[in-house]
Order: sequence, then structure tokens, then C-alpha cells
Amino acid sequence: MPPSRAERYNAKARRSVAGASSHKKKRPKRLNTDKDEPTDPNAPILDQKSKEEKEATRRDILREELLAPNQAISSKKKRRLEKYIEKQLKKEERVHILQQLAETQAQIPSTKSLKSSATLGSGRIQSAADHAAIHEHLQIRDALGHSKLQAKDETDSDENDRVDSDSGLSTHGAGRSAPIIVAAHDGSHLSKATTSGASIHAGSALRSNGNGAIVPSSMKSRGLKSRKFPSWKDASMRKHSASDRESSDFDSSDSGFDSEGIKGMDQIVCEDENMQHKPSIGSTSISGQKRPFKEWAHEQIGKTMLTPVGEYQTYTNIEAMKEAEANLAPSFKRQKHDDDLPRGPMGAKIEIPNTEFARRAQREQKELIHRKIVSISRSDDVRAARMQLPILAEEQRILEAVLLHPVVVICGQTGSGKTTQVPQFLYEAGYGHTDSQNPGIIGITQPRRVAAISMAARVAEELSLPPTIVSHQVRYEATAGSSTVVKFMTDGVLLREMAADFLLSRYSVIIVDEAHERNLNTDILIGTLSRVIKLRAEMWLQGKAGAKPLRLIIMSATLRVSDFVENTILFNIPPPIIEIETRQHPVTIHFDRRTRSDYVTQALAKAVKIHSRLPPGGILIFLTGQQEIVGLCRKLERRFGYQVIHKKLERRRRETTLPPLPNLFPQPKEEILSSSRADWDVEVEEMEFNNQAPDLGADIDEGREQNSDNDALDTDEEEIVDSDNNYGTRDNDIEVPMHVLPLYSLLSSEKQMAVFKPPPEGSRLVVVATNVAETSLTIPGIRYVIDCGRAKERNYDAASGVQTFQISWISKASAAQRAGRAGRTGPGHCYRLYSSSLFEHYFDEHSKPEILRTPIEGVVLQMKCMHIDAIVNFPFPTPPDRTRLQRAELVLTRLGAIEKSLGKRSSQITDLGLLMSAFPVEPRLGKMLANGTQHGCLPYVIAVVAVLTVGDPFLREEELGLDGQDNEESEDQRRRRALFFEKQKLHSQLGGGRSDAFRLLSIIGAFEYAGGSTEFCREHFIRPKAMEEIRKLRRQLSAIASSVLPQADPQFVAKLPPPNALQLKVLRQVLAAGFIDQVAVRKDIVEKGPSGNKYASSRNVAYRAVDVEEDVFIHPSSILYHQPPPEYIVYREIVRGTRTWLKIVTVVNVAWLAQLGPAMCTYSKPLPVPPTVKDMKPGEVLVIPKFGPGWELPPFRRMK
DNA sequence: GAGCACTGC
Repeated sequence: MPPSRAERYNAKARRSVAGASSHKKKRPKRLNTDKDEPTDPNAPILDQKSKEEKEATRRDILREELLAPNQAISSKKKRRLEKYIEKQLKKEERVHILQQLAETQAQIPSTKSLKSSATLGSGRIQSAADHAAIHEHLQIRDALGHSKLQAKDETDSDENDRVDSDSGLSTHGAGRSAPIIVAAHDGSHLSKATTSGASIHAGSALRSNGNGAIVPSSMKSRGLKSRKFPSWKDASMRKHSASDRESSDFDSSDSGFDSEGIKGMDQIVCEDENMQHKPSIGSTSISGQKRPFKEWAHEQIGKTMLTPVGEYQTYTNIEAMKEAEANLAPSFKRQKHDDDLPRGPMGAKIEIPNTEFARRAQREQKELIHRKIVSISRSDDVRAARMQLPILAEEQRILEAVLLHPVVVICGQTGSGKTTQVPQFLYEAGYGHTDSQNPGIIGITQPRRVAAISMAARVAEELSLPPTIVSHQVRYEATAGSSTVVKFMTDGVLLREMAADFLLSRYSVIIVDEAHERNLNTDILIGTLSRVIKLRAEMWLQGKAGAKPLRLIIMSATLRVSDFVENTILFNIPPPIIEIETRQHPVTIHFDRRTRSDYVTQALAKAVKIHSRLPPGGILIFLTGQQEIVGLCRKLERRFGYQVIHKKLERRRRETTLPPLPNLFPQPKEEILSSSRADWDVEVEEMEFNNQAPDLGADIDEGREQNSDNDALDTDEEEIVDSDNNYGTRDNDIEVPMHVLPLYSLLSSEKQMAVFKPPPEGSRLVVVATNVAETSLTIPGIRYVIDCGRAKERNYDAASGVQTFQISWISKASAAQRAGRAGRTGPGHCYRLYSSSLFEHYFDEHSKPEILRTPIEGVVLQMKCMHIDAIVNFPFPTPPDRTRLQRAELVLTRLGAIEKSLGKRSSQITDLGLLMSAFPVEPRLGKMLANGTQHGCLPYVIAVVAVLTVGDPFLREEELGLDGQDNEESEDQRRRRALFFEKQKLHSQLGGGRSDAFRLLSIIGAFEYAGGSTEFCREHFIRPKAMEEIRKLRRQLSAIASSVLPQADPQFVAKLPPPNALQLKVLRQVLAAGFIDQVAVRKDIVEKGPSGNKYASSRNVAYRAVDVEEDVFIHPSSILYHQPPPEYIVYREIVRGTRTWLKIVTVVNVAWLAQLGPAMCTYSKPLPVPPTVKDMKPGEVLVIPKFGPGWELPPFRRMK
């Protein structure tokens, strides 16, 4: 039952007592954020109320009724309400209600109004400033001027649409969005270069949408794009606000723009030193309180500003402004109707999507959306915290959209609360409840394990439900069971589940979260789910027993959803987009004037500058790799570490004979970099940072930039270099120590966790991180971000399988994401170590989706396993190249996982393939498991597969502090290095050095024999985190093996006895079988050059590999590197660096190849059988196989 | 004697 009016009344009454004054004094800052929490039927009933309180309560109820979009209101009642509002409410209150009404209209879930309300960034919209501001205020004024409430006339929609496209503003959008000012010295940069947050880039994505599902971006107003704005600087808007003063102190460049004229607006400025003191790009969002239009408008008189249609004009009086606005204000006309159609609160028709699905859903579940089936008891704390979330205001809209559309897209940045709240909305609405129409589980997928686990815990807490009901399931752990109603899981888990139950019949809703990350699994899930939805809807419409439609909710932090929404192959009816406003603090963006290649040095300089001149607040520095990070951390530590600063202060105290300092740092800092302790003794003055000359020649922009080297000396940027030279003296002024922490994924968990702890009092947190900090981890307290603009990316050549690791430019979306990290706890600054022109011209809008960057044979195998045979027709959100799909099928064919049977157009999975796909590892490793049952080898195969999956557990040398950068190693370091190599050597002995996999197996065996202690890890220089993961994976694989491999020993024992010689040989054969398409042969063999070559080691010995053009070499890390080069090898990885290297190499016998890889071979005609061969079976012939690219193998017997 | 960003079943 929906809460009765009395219940609502009581709830309101209670609240209005609690917060009676809030209705009177100020209007809340923003729309939508002050909506009341859902009515609580258990609220105490208050009998005694003051007149004032009663008034407030009544007003609240009326407002709620007015704003409840789907409630049909009789015209009589409506008139009464209107009259009431007219008379009773203060003007201010009226403005607010009217604003909300405008929104409510926008929230009616017809395709049309969803379209309108999906305007870019409600709340954070980058529209032309004044534009939206004027529009908004005039709209209100206009509505007030009409003195009567008027319903939007549907017949006027054409005209409204016209207005939309002309002004670039949606009528509704204007009412809801906080305007952002965009200014530029030169119109040409304007539309492109705005960069305040991720949502901006989405603008372009949305803009391109022509199918009417989304409203055109308000950014794309004609005036914005092409017109000049000559007198911005002259407009008296230049007094710096408090927040801007900080930045201008720091960066002596003049942003030339300030929002002083529009009070309360926080500012986002892209300072671009390229633009030489011209005002550059700025955008402003209102996150503070708005001023009355009149007051504001008066100040604008005489200034040049953007008109609502995007032209620049100088208004001479307010009337002129009003007039300009008048024809744009929405014309509301009351609509009369006598039909029974569903109506909105103001009589507007609610458009139900014209699909059978929607009609049927409407019919069947009409009441469902209005009542809460499940009642929840939330704690007061939770309730209060929830109230802060903007998404709460959208509950009704979301539920209606989910009811009426099979697929709904929800966009809301981190902090909007979508991940925790949407599942709760659904739960409360009855999804998952056994008595409801939607008894299936609510499933939520996350790309990362930690997210799935922590979100489940959080939602369970908010709902006061046990983990058996709100559960999680990730690879190695699960709380999910038969009573689970809400299930958080990683996307891979759901994908696995689909292999067993393609229709996902246990689920009623699937929420795919973080879809904007475009992970491989997310993409595949969305593709398969689009088909499942269709199937389930069909079954439901046909009235099949128990069949219920499946709902899909795609959640994304950015508006980069066009790949989902516009893709008609994926969804033939474009799903509606619901956008959630998010409160994010403004981040000021500063571009460097020039782009330098020595970004690590630049980052150091920036960090020092921030540290010495800007107020407290953490610094987050983005670099590309571990080595850079460790290096920079060390440099910072040496200059601003606790010991250094403390020593300096101590010395100064002695010199000036001041009283002794209290010990600021009684506890020695936790040793983060093992080597840094030794460095602490080094005197500050000896540091040499000024001999790293700026790399003027290597500017990427060189030649493109109009003012290159000559000008550079005079610019602000040069000032930074100067200050580099002066650092020695500047350092002396710094008395605040830095709390420097590295952050990258290979770092141990506890060291990663260190960034979440507040830094010691009186110090500044400085985190030097890779991309982990961009998506996976959010560090609190960061106020400054230094973004080098680059990232190390793995690239993959589909034809040869050769990987490369390259440092390349990040995308604009990534840059926005990085910048956004500065605005989590308060207003922040982002310093980009590259020019805006580079950003504009070289940066892609978005990073490539993972599916285009990574091998996909695993995915293809999984799809074949689900009997999706025609992969080409699969609805990928972004389809990979056809050649890459063909390549994946070729690999699987070579492995024997799929084959093309006669009369079929696409190949299908084989028994071997089915077995392989049962194991949650990549196909080659799956094949090893499927083939590894002989001679009791399986435990070893499992161990090898586990270690190959997890990756090399050995520590890298840098982590030992042995990076060779210091010329003088301490005695301790020398000892450690010797020990390190000794242990490496020790583990290389297993199996006579015939395979690198044996070295890995050896470490596992030794580790488990030693009881798996961390002590062992320390002694043997291995990462405990990796070992733990390996053990879990071994356990999981053993469990699967015992159920799918009948020959397998079902027992999992951690301890492994050393393998015997036979087992080692079988292991090599198993490795050869798994990597049968990755065979390399010594070049002199295949080229039949002068034979009899003698090699002492594999160094410089060229090999030829299947499908690889260039010569390849055994990597120096291989144990084969120092041995005479074997003829035939298989390799796990091929990486192009200074050379093309083969890694994790295994020596194979040439005779195995034809036997293990029939799909890799062609055969000669039968040879005459030499008399020496006596045991030919009937039907057997002797042939010469040609392997891969045509390497001749020794004669081979096969059946005719 | 070379270097490896980040996830996931």
C-alpha cells in the first residue's frame, strides 16, 4: 500500500518540527537536494503543533502532492492547490516550487521528457553561462509573471524543440542545471577546450546523437562555437575571489577571468599559458547559493555577455534582457482532457513508450511503482547520510523508467550514490521479494573485487540486512546463498554464471556498474544481456510459465554512453538516460605553457612549488611506472622527508640559539622505500637538482607552437625553471615535511593502504601514483593533482601476438578523471604538465575500450561455450576488427578448442574446448589443465598455471633498493643483491634449467614446504600477496579439476613433493601443448644455414617464431639465457622492447610438435617407408609435416 | 643483461 495521506502527514509533521526553521529562512542551495526522505510510516504522531508548524506541514504535503509526477490530480484540487500557492506562499517559496515543477515535468518518464531531462549535467552542465543563468531566472520570472500555473502544452512541443536546438538549451534543463560560465579569448577554442570534469567530454558524445534519445548538448550553441568574445577582460569581472587568489599567487599568470561578478559561483579555470595572458577558458558552476536574478542582472548591464541564443551582446537595460529572453521562455498552457490516459501532475500526458513491453509492464504492474512492498528500517545515521545523496530525489523517476523500459542508463559521477542506492530502490520496490511480481535476485556487477565486497557490506548495513540477503560473490569468496536477494559480484562472475544459465533466470534485474570504464567483461556482459533481455521479454509476452522480463540497468560515471545508447544492434530501442546530479567541488585546471619530455623533473618542480607556496592539502602526482615513482619518491624524501626537515630545523635552532624544538617526529617514519633510510643522512645542500636542464629540444609541440624557444625564456614557464635553479635556497624556507608515499598495484596491500591513513600531523601528504589512483583507488584529502598526461599502456599486435609497453598520452576523459581527484574533499587544483594545445590536438576524447586493446581468444571461447557461434554477429558495444575476431578463432582452432564442422558457417566448440573453458584461466592455460592428468602431473600443472596466471612472484630489483642508480652501494645493499641472485639461482635448478616455468614451480614448492610464511617470502625476495593469490587459485583450479576431470585426484594439498624426471618431462609436453601456437625455432635451423654452429649461450642468438616477422630472442630473465640455445622452444609471452623478446620459455622436443599440434601442420605425401622402420600399423603412413609457417619437421607417422 | 600500466573468472 502506498503511504496514506495521514501517514505522510505525520511524517512531515515530525520533520517540520525538527527542522521548522529551514523552510523559513533560506532556500536550500540546490534543487533536488533538499527533497525529503521517503515517508516513514513508523514516525511518531505529533498532536500538538503550533500554527506555524501546521502551515509548514501543509505546505509540504501540498508540494509533495504537486510534485508526485504520476499522481492524477483532479482539476478542482489542482485549482485549489494553485490558489493556495498563490496566496499562501512567500514569493521565494513560490520560485522554488515552480522550479521544482519545471523539473517534475521533466521527470515524467515519457521518451520525450526523458529526453529533455537528460540534458547534459543537470547540476553541472556546461552550458554557456549567463545563458543558462539568465534563462533560468527569466524562466522563473516569466512563470511568476503569468501568475497562474500553466501546464505545458504538448501541442507546443514542436516549438519547444525548436527552441532547444536553437539555443542549445533544453527548457527543462535550464531549470535544473547550474549554469557554468564558459569564456574564451578566442571562440575557436571554446567549445573544445572546456575541461572541468569528465562530463564535459561526454558532451561531444551526446551531441552527436541524432536519434533523439538524448537531447543535444547544451554546449553546442551556435554562438559559443564561432563567435568572439572580445571584451571579456574588460568586463569588470576580474577581481580575484578568495579561492582564485591562491592559484594566482602560485602561478603568476593571469587567468584574466573571474567570477566575482557572479557571486557564489565557484570557478573552474583552465589557465593556459599558451594564450599569453589572454583570458583563456573558464567555466563556472554554481555550487554556492544563487543570487536573485534582479540583483545579478543589474550588474550585467553594460557588459557584453552571451544571450540565451548564444550570441554575444551588450544589454543596456534589464528590460532588454527580459525581452531577449521572452520568446525563449517555455509557454505553458493548461491542457484540458477528458480521457483516462495517464497524466502528470499538471495534466501533461505521460507518454508510455510504444512497445508491447511497456504497455504490458504498465498494465501488470501499475501499482507496483507507487507502493513500497518491502519496508526497511534504517538507522538514523544511515537515513541522514542518505538524505545527502542527490540520487534520492530521482527514486521515482528511476523506478518508473525501469518499469517501462527493459534497459535504462543511469549516469552519475562518483559520489552520486548510485551504486548503493539504486539496488535499495529496487529492493524496496519489491524486486527480489518472493511475493512480488519480480521475485528474482537483484544482481549488481562491479569491475573490481574490492568494490563488490565493500558495496555489498555497505548496502547490507544501510538496509540493516544480513550478508546472507545482501551478499557478494567474487572469485575466491562469496557470501551469496539461497536466501540472497541483492548480490554484488564482479562482472566475470556473472559472465561465468551465464555459461551455466544463459537466461539468468534467477535474476530479475541486472545492474552493470562502471560501464564507462569499458572493461572487457563489462562490454561482453552488456552484449550478451541485450540478447537475454530480448529472449526473456519474448518468453514473457508469450506467457511462458514463470517467465519474467529481465531488466538491465547500465550505470556509468560519465555520459560516454553513446556506444550503448546509439548502437541499434545492441538495443533496437534506445534506452532512456537518467542523469544524476553530483556535487563535486570545483577543480581549477592549469596547463603548462609548453610540453616537456622530462615530465618527472617537471612533476618534481611542481610538487616543490606547491609545497612551498600553497596552503595545506595533499598532492597526488600521476606518473607512468614503478621506476619513475620510486625515483621521484626518493627525491622528495631526500629534500622534504621528516628526517631532513627535522635536522634542518634542529640545525637552525642551534645557529640561532633558540630554545630546543619539541620533537616533531618522535616516531621514525615507517620505511616505505627500503633504501631511503640510508639517504636520510645526506645533507640537503648536496642535492643536485639544478643540473637537469630543461629538455628544450624534445618538445612534442615543437614546430606546432608559434612561440618556441626564443619566447620560452620570457614566459612564466621559464620562471619555473629558474626556480628549479634556486631550489637549494628555497628549500631552506620549507619547514613542513612531506609524507611521501608511492602507490602502484604491485605494491603490497599494507603499503597501499598507507595512503588512506591521515598523514602525521604537521606534514603534507604526497602520493606518487600510477593509473591505479585514477580509477581503482580514491585517496582522501587530495587537493592538488599533478598530471603528467601520460600513461604506460600495453599494446598488442593481433597478427603476431607481440606485446609492447608504451608510454602514451592519456585521453581527455582520463585527464578529467585525474583532475577530479583533486575535488573530492574540497576545491582543488590540477596542474597538467602539458600544453592545452597538445591536449586539444593530440588527446583522444576517450581511452580505447579494453576489447580493442587486448587478446580476445578467451572471450571468444567463452562465447562459443555459450553457443554464440557467429561471433561476428555478436552485439559488441564496440565491435573489434573482423581480423582480430578471425585471429582469435584461428588461435582457438590451433589449440583444438573449436573446429569447423562440415556445412556450418562458423566453428563450434569441441570437447577439449568445453573442458578448457571450464577453467577460469586463459585458453592456453586451460588446455594445459585439460591435458595435464597423466602420471600424476596435475598438481604440478595446476601450480604452474596458477603462477603463470598470477605473474612472477619475484620482487623486482628496484624494490630491493638495488636499482643501480646509486654509484656507491652500501655494504648492506651489496649483501642483499648477492643474496637475491643466490635465491634466483637456487630456484633455477629444478628440471635442469629446461623451462622457466620450473623456476616458478620451484618457488611454489619451496614456499609451501616452508609452511607458506611471510618470513620465507622475505628471505626469498618474493611478494607474499602473489603467493597468497597463487595458493587460492590452486585451490580453485583443483576443485574444478576434480569435478570436470574424471582422472584427477580430487584432493588439494598445498604441499607439493618435488616432481620426478618423468613428471618434469610430461610437464614440458603439457606446456608445449598449451603454447603450441607459440613455438620458436633457432634461426639457423629453419634457414638451413651452415650447421654445426656452436653457441655458448642464447645471447644474441636469433629465433624465428610463428606469425612473427622479425627475429626474436630469449629474454635475459630466462634461465635459458645463459645456456647453449635449444633448437625448439615454446614461449608464453613475446614483448617488443629493445629487441623482441621471448619470455617464460620452455625447451621442447621437435618430435612432440606434430603430435601435439595437428592443427598447426600440413603434411607431405606419404614417404616410402625405410626398411629400418618395422612396426608400421595398418593404415599408417610416414609423412613430413610442415609446421606453422612451413618449418619442416622430422618424418612423422600418421593415419592415412 | 632487460625492464612490466591496470583489471578479471
